[in-house]
Amino acid sequence: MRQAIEMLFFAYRDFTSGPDEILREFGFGRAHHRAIYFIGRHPNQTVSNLLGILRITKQSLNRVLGQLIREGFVSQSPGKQDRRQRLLQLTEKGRMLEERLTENQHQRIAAAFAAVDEKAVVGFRDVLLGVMTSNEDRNRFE
Amino acid sequence: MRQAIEMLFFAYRDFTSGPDEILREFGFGRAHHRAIYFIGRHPNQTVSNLLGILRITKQSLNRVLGQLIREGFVSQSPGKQDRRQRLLQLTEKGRMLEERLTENQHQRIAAAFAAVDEKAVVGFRDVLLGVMTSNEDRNRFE
DNA sequence: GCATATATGTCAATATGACTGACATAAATC
DNA sequence: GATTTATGTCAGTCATATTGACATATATGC
Repeated sequence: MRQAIEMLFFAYRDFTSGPDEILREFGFGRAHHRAIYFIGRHPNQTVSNLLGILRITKQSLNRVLGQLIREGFVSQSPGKQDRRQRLLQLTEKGRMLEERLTENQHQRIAAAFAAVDEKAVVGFRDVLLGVMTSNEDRNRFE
Repeated sequence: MRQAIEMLFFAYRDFTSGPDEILREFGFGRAHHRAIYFIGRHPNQTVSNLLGILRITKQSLNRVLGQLIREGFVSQSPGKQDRRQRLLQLTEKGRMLEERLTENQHQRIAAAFAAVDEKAVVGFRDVLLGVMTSNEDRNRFE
């Protein structure tokens, strides 16, 4: 059981190390990665929705999001039903960075999956689902 | 594949949230957890060895380690062959905190394992090993 | 139409965890 | 005796997060 605890620590550290290097080129950190990733994943979502996914405060997100917008990686557009909303999208520049970052993690996971059989991949997935606290998060994968 | 990337993010966040709450009682953070954990895991290891496991700088570790020593969670003793070394141990107080923290993560993993079959557990383990970058880290699990 | 609630943004202060670079001390090794 | 190694420390900086207070625009309920 202790092995599982340690494996999560080592694997997660390495899992984030590739993107961290790429982000440093732009003066960005892991928080920028998460914002870019989830804006790319759910285009035109609201700021509130993104806050709900990341579970950080508005103030924390805003520093990061402000930088991404000012530097042209993310754009905003007013909601059509509700014009208070500022829906978030990646710009072309943002999409390119998102692809580089995701590609890096994608390859790492793909290599790990390639070394094991189908059952192991399903097992990996099922255990991670069990580790999550909220059904809200688990339901993202159905 | 994107699902795997996101699952790691959500699962790791929840995996660390329990200990984070306990640590706040003591005014400690995640860095203290890691130090306590690995000192408990490998008692009487050197400072250099711990630095190698955590892959952080001496200065970063020292702030955390200094606090843990001053507040009586960790003790040091000179190495017997090499008296420059200051071997690290948990005190009784440190051991109690370590147990609380590990117990929390232990239960979370145990619950996740209980919900799946044996093959899934092995698959989880094998995929995480594949995600790690270095053989040095992988070899910790053999 | 006015009061209230909601979505978003902003200012300020603070904590934590990490970094680089420089320097200090004691003990081991050549 | 000179050099290397193990450890510790001082100083400055950066990124990420927090709490709390307040501002603005728009939507909604009566």
